[in-house]
Amino acid sequence: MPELPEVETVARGLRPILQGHRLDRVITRRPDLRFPLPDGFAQVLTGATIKVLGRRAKYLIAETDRDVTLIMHLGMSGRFVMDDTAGTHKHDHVIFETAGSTVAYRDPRRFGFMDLTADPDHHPMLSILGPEPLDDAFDAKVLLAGFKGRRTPLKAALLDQKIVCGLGNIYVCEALFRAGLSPERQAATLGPKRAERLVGAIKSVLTEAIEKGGSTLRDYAQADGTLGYFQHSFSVYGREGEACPGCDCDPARTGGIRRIVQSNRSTFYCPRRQK
DNA sequence: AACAAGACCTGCATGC
DNA sequence: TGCATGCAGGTCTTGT
Repeated sequence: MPELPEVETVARGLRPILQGHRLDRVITRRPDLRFPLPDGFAQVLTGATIKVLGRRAKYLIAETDRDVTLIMHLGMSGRFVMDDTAGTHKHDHVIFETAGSTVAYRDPRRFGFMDLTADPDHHPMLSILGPEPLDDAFDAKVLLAGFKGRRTPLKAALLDQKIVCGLGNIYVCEALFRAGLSPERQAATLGPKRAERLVGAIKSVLTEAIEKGGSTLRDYAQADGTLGYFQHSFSVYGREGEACPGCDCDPARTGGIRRIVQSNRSTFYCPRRQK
């Protein structure tokens, strides 16, 4: 599902229609997504105005004018639709209506969830998150501190939202490729120079992806239905057997981009360029 | 504490 | 055509 660039794109798409607008009606079509919706979910939100629609890691955070903040996670297949199909689809589980718009949360796999909290800073799922990768505070020093004592592969360490948040399977593969680092290298073996390169790669790949409206794969699209374009810029993700864009070796001879499984998930990388 | 594997759920592409 | 298999952008939970 959506990783940081996609969630940021969704937040930007939803902001014009939700931020500053009152929720006239909130409809829940089932009592649970990944977790049960909190008690009184629709009643608490009905009539509330969304003051700020923000993002933290892969979470959308909607502060209201009441003593409650709505936290939303898109899981793997969650998206918001606001075209004229909103509310008609089998997997439209939650529907928000304002004076001007109908927005449906559509999520076939239901790995996403929503929660209400009076105190987002101490919400159990937000309080454990590591630094935002695009913040200036996230630098090589911070990354090295997170990697300290970790024998786990770089791939798994970067997926750990407590070390740095917002990265998922795609952007970890892409960042490691840009940094020229093997996904199998133990995290704690990184020195300052390589850490610096990795931080730069993470920031650049996320920034470029946001600029292109995120990546559109399978069922993800921006809130207004338009498509992201960053998937065309993938160097390694989903490109098993293709030529590595960073070296000019012949894929027929070298096998090209390799796919391996780490932490039960696919990793794509170039074994010649990433050490 | 750190780590790997399993769990959750649906839809789609592939191969027989 | 039907059926089985494997795969998918996440992350919490379990067990070592």
